[in-house]
Amino acid sequence: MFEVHRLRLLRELAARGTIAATAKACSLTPSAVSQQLSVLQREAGTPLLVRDGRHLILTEAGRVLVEHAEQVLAGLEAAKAALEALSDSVSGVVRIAAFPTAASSLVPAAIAAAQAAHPDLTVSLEDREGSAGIAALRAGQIDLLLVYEYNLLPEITDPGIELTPLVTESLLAAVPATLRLPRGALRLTALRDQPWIAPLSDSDLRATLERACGLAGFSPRLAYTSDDYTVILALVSAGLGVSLVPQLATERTSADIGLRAVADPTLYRAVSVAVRAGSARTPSLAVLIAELRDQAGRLRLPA
Amino acid sequence: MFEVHRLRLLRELAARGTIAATAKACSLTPSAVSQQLSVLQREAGTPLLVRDGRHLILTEAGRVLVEHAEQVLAGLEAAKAALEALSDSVSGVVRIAAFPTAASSLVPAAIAAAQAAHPDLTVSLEDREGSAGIAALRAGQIDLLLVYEYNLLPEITDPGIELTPLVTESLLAAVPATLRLPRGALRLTALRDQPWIAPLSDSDLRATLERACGLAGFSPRLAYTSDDYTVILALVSAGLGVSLVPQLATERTSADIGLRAVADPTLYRAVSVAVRAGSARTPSLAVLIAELRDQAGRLRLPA
DNA sequence: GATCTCGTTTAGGCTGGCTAAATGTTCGAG
DNA sequence: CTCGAACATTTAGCCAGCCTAAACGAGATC
Repeated sequence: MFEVHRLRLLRELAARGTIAATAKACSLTPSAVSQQLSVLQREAGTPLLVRDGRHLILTEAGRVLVEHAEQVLAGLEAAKAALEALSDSVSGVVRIAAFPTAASSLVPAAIAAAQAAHPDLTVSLEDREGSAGIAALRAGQIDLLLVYEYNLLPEITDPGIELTPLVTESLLAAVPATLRLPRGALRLTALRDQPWIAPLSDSDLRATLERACGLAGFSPRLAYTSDDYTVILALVSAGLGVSLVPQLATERTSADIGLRAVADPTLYRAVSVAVRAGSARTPSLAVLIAELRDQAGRLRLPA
Repeated sequence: MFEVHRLRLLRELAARGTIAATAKACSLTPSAVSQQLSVLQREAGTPLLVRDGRHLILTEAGRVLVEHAEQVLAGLEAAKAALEALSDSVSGVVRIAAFPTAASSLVPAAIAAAQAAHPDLTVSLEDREGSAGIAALRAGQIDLLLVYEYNLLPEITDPGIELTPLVTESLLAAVPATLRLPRGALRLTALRDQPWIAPLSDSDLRATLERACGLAGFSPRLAYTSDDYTVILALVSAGLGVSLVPQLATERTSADIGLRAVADPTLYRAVSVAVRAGSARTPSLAVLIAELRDQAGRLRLPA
């Protein structure tokens, strides 16, 4: 019968594509991973991996086994959750990671409320964004992760991860208050000749901005880049350009910035909470998820 | 995360009740089982077992974990089955066990048909009956088991086992042809004053006989006992008493035996094929199950 | 073609799981 | 009531399996 730690390695390999990355994620040497996967293939009686240049790709059998491995691993998570649910005490340590905007808005209030209701609960929080967060979640370095998905980008579909939607927020065009804009629904083309202030090149928001401008039929002229919304908004406020920012980042903006929802193309991002598949019923996680939903419901997002 | 071999030990313990029996079933020493279960409890963070005299019983947490363990182990079986289904070759060894009546009627024809269609398939067959068969199936000593369930007795409900019904056969009253019986539906009370020929005391059929007579309001006068239907029917044929036998055992009976279905109480047994949960889709098992269903359908059971 | 980055192989050390034997309890039989 | 059988547990010690490290081979990149 398959050993669960070997199945885990196979799953990580499927997600990461190289043995080196898998080894790092699991705190092992590539050698150990390679050996364990060899054993797994011998047990399976079929090759699960084939070399493709210096990478490995899964065979059909490998993909089938990964699929079942997800199931089995989720079952083990669920077992753990069920045991903790029995003892019914919300306690222990929950390690949360979130993207900065959430970490400074939703999350602190939720943690505070959860700890007030359950004094034995300990929570840690760190910044993590995008796929690095997903990887850390699956590797067990964190237990709960706040993620966003932009509507123009591919969604997260990882069978080892369960997503619970929290809130959907529009992306707002941030423009200097002095800038005259047409009334009514704002089309992105109205900003085509403005200088743009953009996030750094590898961020999802940057990709969304470029896709959106592409859909609107122009290529934005980039004047400044920063990943810090405070900086971006300060640049807008100084009249140096326009930008696109999520609603959550605009809670306190000065009066010399105009914020307008973009109607064409439709731009929004969905904020969700992610946990390992099967672990959502762990009492401490369930409490935190409920508090996050509660906080998200309280948000008054000015549309 | 829980190790699968520990979960397997817990499940076996849940089914068997003692560490000694679990150890024997898994070819280990009691010491090894005890140690592994200690580790499992430490990992679970909760006691899973409590001593009850010289036995162990599961706590609530233990039962919950066993339930999830069944799920996980079935998932692993399913993974194996899916991989074998991919290679699509019906081959390898399938170890079958059956109760004697099935082993001499249904099973040989099914094995012959399966091997004719799939020359690489090897099948072994042995006699096993009742709970010993279930235990052997779960322990992996056999892969497929034919079982019967009498309608008056508790059913088999083992979450680690999947049952596929094959056929339902009536229990027939076997009486000397010289015995005059009322026409129409036969009520068991019509036989209350006859001497009875019964199976041995620990068999399911014996228990069914006694429950049925109890429902009919009398206690059977036992004249002879045997577990071999040939012997039982010879005794009936000699006019020494009456008995209750399943239809499958009556395929060739001499003319001096009268066979009548019992209408009150209704008596029948269901014959099913049992495999480990998750393994039913293994190609070789799937073929054999299909052949068994086919053979069962061919049976002309004279009612 | 030099070099960097993979994956694999081999050798060797260490942890974890096993057996064996001793210990402590409980239950039943004489 | 005592003795013995059946059970679980503990301890000590052995061995296999898994890991690391180092050397090697094969692609990709400049």
